[in-house]
Amino acid sequence: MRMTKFLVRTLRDDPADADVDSHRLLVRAGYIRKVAAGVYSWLPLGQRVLRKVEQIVRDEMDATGAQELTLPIAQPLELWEKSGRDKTYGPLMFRLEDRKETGFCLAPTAEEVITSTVANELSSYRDLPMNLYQINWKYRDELRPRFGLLRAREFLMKDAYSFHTDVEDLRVTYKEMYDAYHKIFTRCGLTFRPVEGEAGEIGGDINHEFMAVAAVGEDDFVWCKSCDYAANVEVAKRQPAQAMPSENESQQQPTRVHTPDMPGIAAVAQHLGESEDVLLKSFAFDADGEMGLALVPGDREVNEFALARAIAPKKLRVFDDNDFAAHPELPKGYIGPHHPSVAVVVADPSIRADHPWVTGANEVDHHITDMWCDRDFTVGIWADIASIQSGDECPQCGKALSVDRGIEVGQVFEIGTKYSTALGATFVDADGVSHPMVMGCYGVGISRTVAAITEEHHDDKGIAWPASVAPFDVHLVALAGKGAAAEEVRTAADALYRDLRAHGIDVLYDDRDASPGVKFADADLIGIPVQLTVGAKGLARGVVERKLRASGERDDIAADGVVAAIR
RNA sequence: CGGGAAGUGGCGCAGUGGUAGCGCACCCGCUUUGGGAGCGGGGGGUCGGGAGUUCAAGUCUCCCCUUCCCGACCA
Repeated sequence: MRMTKFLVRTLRDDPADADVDSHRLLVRAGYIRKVAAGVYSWLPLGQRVLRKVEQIVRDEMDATGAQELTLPIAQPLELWEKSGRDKTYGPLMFRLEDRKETGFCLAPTAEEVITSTVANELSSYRDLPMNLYQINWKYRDELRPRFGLLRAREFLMKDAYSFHTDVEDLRVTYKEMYDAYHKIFTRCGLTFRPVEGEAGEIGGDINHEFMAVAAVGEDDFVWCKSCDYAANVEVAKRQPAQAMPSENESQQQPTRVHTPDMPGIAAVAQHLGESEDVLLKSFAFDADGEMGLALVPGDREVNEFALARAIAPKKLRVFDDNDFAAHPELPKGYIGPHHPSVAVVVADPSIRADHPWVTGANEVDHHITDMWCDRDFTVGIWADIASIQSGDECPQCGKALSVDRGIEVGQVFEIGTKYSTALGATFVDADGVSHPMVMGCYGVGISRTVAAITEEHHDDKGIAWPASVAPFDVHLVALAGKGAAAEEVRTAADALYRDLRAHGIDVLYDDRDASPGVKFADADLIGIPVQLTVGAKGLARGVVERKLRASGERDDIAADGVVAAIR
């Protein structure tokens, strides 16, 4: 493609409304343009990348035997009423009416339509299993679209739905999808981990979220760089804390100290000259009407999900301002675990440490030092309720864990029979008995993946696409100028352009009458993996110059051997 | 939906009541050509929208719309 004929306009300045790198660079380099909040046009460059990712997904889906189809984006609300999701999705759905005032929505996902389709088409166990997918635009009227393509209101998604006679059969497809996703995101050049999500309310549903590691991600997760362990922060574990019995109790008795106007861990630690991890954090909660405290070291947070599991079946309710007002004996910021009105004490095993604790005195502006676990306060329930931190030991391999943010680029989910029951997708088994089909669903955010790849593959000059998703294979820069060799350079570059294309290589050819600096800067910004420069200097030596965008490596290639060299 | 910020040419911005500007981009001419060139000339703006105050509104008042950030929310 000749740049003089190509719709690509790069911007020298960052767009004012973009503050994450992917958004900023994709706009600056001419891949996308914003049309409304969370709605983007994909310019030709962006379209090419979108198609590349889409094709990788299609390849890997087809390889598993899944079948592609296309489902409507405009969907009758009636279907959503059958599953009850018109209410649960609520304002998240874009809604519209036709001229007869029949309600429609723009598809946020397609369980209802596909299930209803399958209900009409399949009816025997002999038809199952079947896995159907589409690659299509989805719509969610997000409360707050942000971060460019990462949380858009219109986004391209691959959604697959599988139908089975039973859960065992579903698990086979689930594993196939899980493996296919590994291949997809590996081919896309992403650093990612599949993270086991929290079990559904019923407890049986399995799901994994594929998280691309990125500072701008919206979900925290824990992962090990040495093995494949990864988990949502809500369910993450670490090597069990050393439950050290407190045998070294000193003779030092608890001492009340004045800590005026210091309701925070950091201030108290500084005031006493102690480190934060010898302060005891007491986190007040209500468990079905009983007062409870959760104890973790001062440098950790309470994992509320773990705490809820620890006190089950009692229900957790974190203390709010009203609760504190109702319990003046537990002054916020100065709570200690030794108060008689506390019925439930849950502590992380790391509390049973070989040192005394500084705790709140249950009196405003006072703390107590030299509090020993078991001697000065007792614990009812021991549970891993302390938040995981970077550097904690991996529960699988013992190496250091990392807590990072991730972009959810894919998800595999066991649905069960919710939709097949609601929409009548049943099959007849070998004995002639009718059952609802068991379903799974599997999503890949394609437009979001483009953004995630950009987040991982860029530098201060611009994007550096992995070859698998780059809009072109080669960026050919002709430095013709108007000097004596101009015609020669132009002729050589034109010939190289034709030659590369004849060999099936996609080339973006900068044939513009622009200065070298502009062309180099644009090439780095656009981010095609291989840059070839044809200039008078090189031609005089019989070479064109090659630069690899990602590494910056440069070398010379004989002008007559370029195609062979870069294939 | 709460808190904050902002809407002026394609992009980035200045403009505190009196003739709408600057940089980049764009068009023409000349010069220049290995890391975002120089000079000269030129085109392009209902100043987000509406109502109001005023002799006079980009600027002041009110209402609305849009966009961005933080939070809440998020198969």
